[in-house]
Amino acid sequence: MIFRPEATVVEPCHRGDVSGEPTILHADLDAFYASVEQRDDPALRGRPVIVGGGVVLACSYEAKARGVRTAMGGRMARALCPDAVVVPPRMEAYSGASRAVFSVFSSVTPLVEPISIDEAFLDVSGLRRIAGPPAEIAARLRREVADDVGLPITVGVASTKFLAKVASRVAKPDGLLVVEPGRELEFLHPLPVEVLWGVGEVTSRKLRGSGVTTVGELAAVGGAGLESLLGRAAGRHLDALAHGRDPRRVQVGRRRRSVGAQRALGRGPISPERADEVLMGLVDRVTRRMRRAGSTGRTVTLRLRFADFTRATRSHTLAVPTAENDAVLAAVRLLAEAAAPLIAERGLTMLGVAVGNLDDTGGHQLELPFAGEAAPLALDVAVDDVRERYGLSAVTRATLLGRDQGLEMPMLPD
DNA sequence: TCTGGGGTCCTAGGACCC
DNA sequence: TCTGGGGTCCTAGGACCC
Repeated sequence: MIFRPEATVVEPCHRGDVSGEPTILHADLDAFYASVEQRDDPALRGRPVIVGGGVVLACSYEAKARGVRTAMGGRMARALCPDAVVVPPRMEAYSGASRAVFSVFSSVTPLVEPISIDEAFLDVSGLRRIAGPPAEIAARLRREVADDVGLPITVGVASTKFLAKVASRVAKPDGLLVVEPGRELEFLHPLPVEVLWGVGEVTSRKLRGSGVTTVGELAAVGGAGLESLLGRAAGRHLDALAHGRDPRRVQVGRRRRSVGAQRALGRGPISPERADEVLMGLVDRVTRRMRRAGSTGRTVTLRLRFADFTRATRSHTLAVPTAENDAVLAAVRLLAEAAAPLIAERGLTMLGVAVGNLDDTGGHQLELPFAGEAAPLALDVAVDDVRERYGLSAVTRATLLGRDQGLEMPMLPD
């Protein structure tokens, strides 16, 4: 008999549906970095503000009105908006503001799912009796963020995550929008396909090439047609979203799956010594963060970007999870060596290092000399043993495999 | 107008095992 | 003895998101 622990969380099933009550909030800070700058320096209020130099990391709504966009080159941004105030990013200030906002979220409900530094889902179902209807909770949340942290935030409220997210996008900036139950499709279908989660540049081009420009038109295509156009997963995913189907619940405590760092190198040739220096710095940054977070990883990935903006990755999976600088660096150096011909051919413009397969035990297996009725008990003992041996804080699921049949045993987290 | 830094998820082929 | 089906893991690439 074979026992195999996995660090996997089994999610109970919750059906999100267009017929349900709108109890999911999507809260999204407006022009986050730029708003923090305007909050901290009154002279910037009402003026176009651009955060970041070479590339626009964020811009205020005054700058957006002039056509400036996130990730735009700095030169173009200044051409569009010569009177913009360009400020360097202050990451510590943004982290601090983010923490303050998330503490307001947590005071509303414990069911908070962070999406990024400036965005989260909140599940307020079950709060009606003590905190009022979702629309009131959302309005209060906006007021508290404004009063306590001094930042504008937009909230979308709907019966599913996706609709709540679209609602906040439509309501921006500094707005609140509730998608009334029963009117979800009426709200969704006139919108352009690009509002769908998963429609970026490539998919948008494919869809528009097929004459599909709105969500309603996409819904009319049907699952089979979308699958043949976009592949199975993407087709099903978009078909479901376009019909308002989105069963994902708000998840608390999602675990990060990889940690990485990267560095643009600018143009021009890079000597091997210089490349190695950059790699040492990146590995140090990544492993330091992993150790601070108390996590280890197994898959080391080297990311490369070339002068023609093509990309490549090379990865290696270690037998033993680690957060040690030397182990990761050794793997990265081997990968870089293997990629040397590619680098020589295309010219390097970016280096990145990532460690994935975080907190994976590597699928260790134990032979249990038990069978039949004794097996579940033996499994309990083995779970403790494995947890201790690999330093896991919890074993949340285990699969028990017989010689010829597999049977799954859900284990409770400790 | 050339393009930063941090991530997630999906696909597909090959190796390997039972 | 030969063949095949089913499954996992690893690697690489691509699309997408904030």
